[in-house]
Amino acid sequence: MHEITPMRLTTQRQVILEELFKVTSHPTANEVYDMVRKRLPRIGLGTVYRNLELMSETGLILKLEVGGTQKRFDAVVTPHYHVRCIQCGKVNDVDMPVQQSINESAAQSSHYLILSHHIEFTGLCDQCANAQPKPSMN
Amino acid sequence: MHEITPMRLTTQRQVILEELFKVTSHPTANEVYDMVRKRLPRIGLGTVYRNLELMSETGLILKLEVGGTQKRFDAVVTPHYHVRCIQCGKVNDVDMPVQQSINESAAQSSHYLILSHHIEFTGLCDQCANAQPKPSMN
DNA sequence: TTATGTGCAAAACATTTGCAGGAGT
DNA sequence: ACTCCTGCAAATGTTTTGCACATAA
Repeated sequence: MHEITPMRLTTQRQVILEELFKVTSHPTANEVYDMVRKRLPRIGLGTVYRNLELMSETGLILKLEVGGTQKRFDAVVTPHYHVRCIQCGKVNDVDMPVQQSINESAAQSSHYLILSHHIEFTGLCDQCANAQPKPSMN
Repeated sequence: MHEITPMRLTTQRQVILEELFKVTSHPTANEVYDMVRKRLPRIGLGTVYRNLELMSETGLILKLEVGGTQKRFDAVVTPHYHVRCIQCGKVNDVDMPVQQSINESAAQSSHYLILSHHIEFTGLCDQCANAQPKPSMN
């Protein structure tokens, strides 16, 4: 009845994916839109949203539901954790080993069927931490 | 010049706080609005947003930036982790010990000044896990 | 009394969606 | 050809904000 039709390889999809792979900055949909628009000026924001969503459903990319108001996207799909700067909102990877074992602790401490976990650290990035040390000002 | 004026104790604030303490469901701003409106029918949604924001800045309550489209609020401010059902979106606490030590791992694996972390588990809640094995229903 | 807080409505964002025309296979 | 996909714009959903009036301290 219904065959699984593979997703078509359109120019828009290629460019979105290429641009996402160029950066490590976990851009928002709108930032991806800006990047892609330099090469495809007529692309619509809706197309960017649709394709980022689609690619993250497929597992081709990762949709990050981290703090802040916008979702972010990551071309690196192997499990890893993130840090977010509470000052400027920037998000970076944390290259520490993924603790698979904590899924079991959570399974014992909840009534859920645990599938995965994500850790979001919060702190200050280089730049913001160095800009901070001015405690006394009015 | 500027003294720190304490936040005024208004009826709206009392009721918002009381209602939030009544539940363990991590309601969204709109859900809090519905709860509060039963007691204060003329309260505005803006007031609820303003006060939830204010109280979370003060540390009186917790603003959860978990997955999904809306922010959620929690009257329990002691650090703890959360699980979110990928099916129905419900959020619950996970009563496992908080791993303070992983902050150090993260500090070594990033250029950030790490302040804290939050773990969000994802899985299926009781009801959704039991509802799964039934592909045909209406 | 007076700075803060509230209700209301509009604005500001972020994201999704309907549709007519366009492009991949 | 025949879908699926895109651009555009409008709709939706969430949160913020401006302002005149109300109220806690």
